[in-house]
Amino acid sequence: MPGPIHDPQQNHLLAALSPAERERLYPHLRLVPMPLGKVLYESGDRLRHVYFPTNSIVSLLYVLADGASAEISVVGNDGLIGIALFMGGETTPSRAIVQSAGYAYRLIGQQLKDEFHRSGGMQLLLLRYTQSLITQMAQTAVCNRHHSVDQQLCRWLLLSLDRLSVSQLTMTQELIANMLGVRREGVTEAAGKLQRLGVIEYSRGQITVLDRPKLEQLCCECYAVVKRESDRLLPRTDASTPPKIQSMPSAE
Amino acid sequence: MPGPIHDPQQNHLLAALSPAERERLYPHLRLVPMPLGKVLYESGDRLRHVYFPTNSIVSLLYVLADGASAEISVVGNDGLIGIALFMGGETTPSRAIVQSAGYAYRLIGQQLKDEFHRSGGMQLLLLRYTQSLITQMAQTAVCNRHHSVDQQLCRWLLLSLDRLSVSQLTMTQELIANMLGVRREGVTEAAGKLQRLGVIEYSRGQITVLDRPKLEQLCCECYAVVKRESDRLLPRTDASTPPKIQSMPSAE
DNA sequence: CACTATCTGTGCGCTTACGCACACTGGACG
DNA sequence: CGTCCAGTGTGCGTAAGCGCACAGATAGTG
Repeated sequence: MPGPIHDPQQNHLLAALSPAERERLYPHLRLVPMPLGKVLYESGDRLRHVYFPTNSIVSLLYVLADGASAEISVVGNDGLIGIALFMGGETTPSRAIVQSAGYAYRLIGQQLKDEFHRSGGMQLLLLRYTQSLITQMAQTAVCNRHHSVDQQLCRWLLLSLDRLSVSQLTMTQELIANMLGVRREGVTEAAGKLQRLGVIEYSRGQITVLDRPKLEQLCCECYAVVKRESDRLLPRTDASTPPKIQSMPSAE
Repeated sequence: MPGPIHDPQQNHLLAALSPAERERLYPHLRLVPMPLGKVLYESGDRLRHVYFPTNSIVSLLYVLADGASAEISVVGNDGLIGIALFMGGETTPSRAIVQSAGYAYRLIGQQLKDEFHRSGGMQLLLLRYTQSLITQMAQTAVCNRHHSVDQQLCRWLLLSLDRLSVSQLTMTQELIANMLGVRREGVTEAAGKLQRLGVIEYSRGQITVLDRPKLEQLCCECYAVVKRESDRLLPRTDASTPPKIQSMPSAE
């Protein structure tokens, strides 16, 4: 189901680059398919590429020695996979796995690093994106501590929905359980409740969200906190207006 | 109990600066006391300063609307408080609170930003530190999900111990419970077990670690993962050798 | 020395989630 | 058309943690 039209601008970070930055980077972008379940990198792998998803979604998971895991963040067309490259560590102890099939633009790691170290708009952009990722991770930690599986499922659905153009996602309860780090049966129960409430509908790996407002209402505050913070850090620009993120009107 | 001698070099980040960087920054550093419980900033506060702890420890907490909270990372002489300044967001949704009294060197935010944007060694250093902070947060999220209060208490003690020069810390069970986001009684039980095992000893807010190896053994893997990753990202330099962190021998 | 506030210990009922076992169902495939 | 199996539903018993209530214990204070 390759979407008919592909364009780097479908990724918000790529869309936010200045004309000069585009000119330098776009020629090196390569469109690659992102099949469901593909592992972009394992814990400790040296990263060779970074990926800018367009219509795909990637989960960053931490996996424990006993195989248990938990998702610490979700990346879609709002971000990129591979921040460890420009943060200087080159690797991270996490696994990146495709959670929703689609496409992404891929870039050789060194080229991203070069652009980053020009210290221009892209550096500011990537740092801000990293901060929003940090917020997502931290809020996930709190959510894991204090909220029920029901609430976390809502949060997870909303995060995924925001990164898709449709309200249907292909995802079995088993996989969701892996992401959330809970039992499959727990997801079955939570999803059952949502279905009975008419909020979602699903069968055999196809989940359709019917009533998003209700979903937000059932969700814990964690989703809203993360959303608000990313909107603040990475204001979406109208595709027609000139690119935008500059350093803030320096206070102090 | 002001320690007799104070020196910016007691903070590992400050110690790792090049001579030129030191010359620019050290004159602006101001030694400030960090009393127990002091709030350096609240969620959403605009940061005015950054703090480089020497012998104090600061916790970053996320606080929920209902008052529940969870610690997402710990900062001591290995780091600084206020990364949002150079990441571009200027604020974060977290609270920074002094967990162990002591001192820190304070710097006006703008001066840190200026040095950061010189794109020299300090930028690389701060980015690497940020990555290690990300690792700590992510591992905390997983730990919250999968490990028992007993294990988390061990992890927390070890993280604190690493940032102190002594093996005794001043901290009530009530406060530890706040940090971990669990009940006070849960901490009482866990601490009781550790005391019966002869691993720690405590009374009325004074905790002494007697058997650190045992503590590490009782702990979940999360502590080790974070430790290993920070050691990798921020190799400690012998204070006598010339400063050190440069960009990695660029691969690819 | 008595008083008081703080810190710690303990018990109990309740909820949530876990681990396991197994039954059902719908779609793919030979 | 029958078989098979991934995906889902359900029902246990068990364990961990919560909320609450209250009892003891220790240090400071007047």
